[in-house]
Amino acid sequence: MNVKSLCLGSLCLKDSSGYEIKKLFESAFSHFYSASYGSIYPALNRLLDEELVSVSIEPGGKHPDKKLYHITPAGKAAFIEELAATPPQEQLRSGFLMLMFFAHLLESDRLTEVLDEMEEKYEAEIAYLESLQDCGKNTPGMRFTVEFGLNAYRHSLQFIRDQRADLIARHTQGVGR
Amino acid sequence: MNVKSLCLGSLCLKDSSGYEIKKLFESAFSHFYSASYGSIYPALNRLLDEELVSVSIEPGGKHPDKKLYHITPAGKAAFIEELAATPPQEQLRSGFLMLMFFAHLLESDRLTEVLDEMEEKYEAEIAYLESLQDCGKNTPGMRFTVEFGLNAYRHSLQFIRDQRADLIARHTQGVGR
DNA sequence: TCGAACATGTAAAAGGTTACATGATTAC
DNA sequence: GTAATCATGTAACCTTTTACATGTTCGA
Repeated sequence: MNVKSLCLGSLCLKDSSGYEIKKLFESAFSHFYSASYGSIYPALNRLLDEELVSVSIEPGGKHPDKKLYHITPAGKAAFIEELAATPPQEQLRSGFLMLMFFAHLLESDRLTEVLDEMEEKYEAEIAYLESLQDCGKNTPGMRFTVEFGLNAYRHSLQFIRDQRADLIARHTQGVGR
Repeated sequence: MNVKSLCLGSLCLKDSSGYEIKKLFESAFSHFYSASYGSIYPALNRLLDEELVSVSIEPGGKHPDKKLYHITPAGKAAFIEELAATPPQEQLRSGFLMLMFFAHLLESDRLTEVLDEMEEKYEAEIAYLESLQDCGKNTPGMRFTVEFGLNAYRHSLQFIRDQRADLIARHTQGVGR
């Protein structure tokens, strides 16, 4: 799983420009992958070289022209083959959990701030995923990913709310010791 | 947050060799970061250049000699400064959610297999984190990270178990349509 | 005897981010 | 008038992975 394969996947759903694919990474894909223009545009060019996608120029009228990418039969086959070979893994890189692991080296104010910020981030993610829920045109699988994310974020938020007072109390004791 | 800063963090806890730090990445850090020898050994050498750690050779007796790294006062200060500047973010890369998002392109057998594998992975993670819980010498922050992980994995596992029958039924309908 | 654990490292390649470069239009 | 949106791209850099290279000891 990488930017290239997710671009191919997005083109299995509909013809798009690089700019539109970026918006997909910021919306539907956002809770399980992220990517910048600096990786999306080169990925599309590599897909073009491999003839897994084709391209047409759409005159933009008042806006810049857009390059609309279309998946080829070979591209669709390649994506389906890749899905079959993709292991169901998850990789998490959490600055939040690193901060918590080394909380004994943090000042109490900073610990409180970190917990506040994390609660805010989860609240924002939840609000965002709730807004995605109502797009009726999704497949069952797409709805599953949104609800899976909502479930995880809600329970993590609840965990922080349940544990924070206790954690901060113990932290203060540890610092004073 | 990167391998270098987590190596520095691990040396704030105790003097260790690169080999021992790798084991920490496979245990206490495993649910929020991963790293290979190919990134740990070069990271330790960079830390040595910057004089954030020092090193001594411990004769290994029957085993190879080990390089035992120690944090310097400058190293500890640098790590604390870095913690203060680390934003509480999380980055997830999920092959599982990608597979679910594109489940309509999967055969039913493969979908079932993916869900089975993911349940097994979560079960294994839960069993592993439960084994870490009983190490009594942890700080409150360290216990927090283990319990946070357990909470997340348990709720995600439960979500899959609750949703799988419905998802597979809808998937079969979609394929037959 | 065979694999796991102990122990350290390098080099090439892969994958991605960030900052830069450009420029019109639209909504507030 | 000013920020956001539309639109595409490159280049330098950073981080990490993978594969390779080497060799002993201990337990099953």
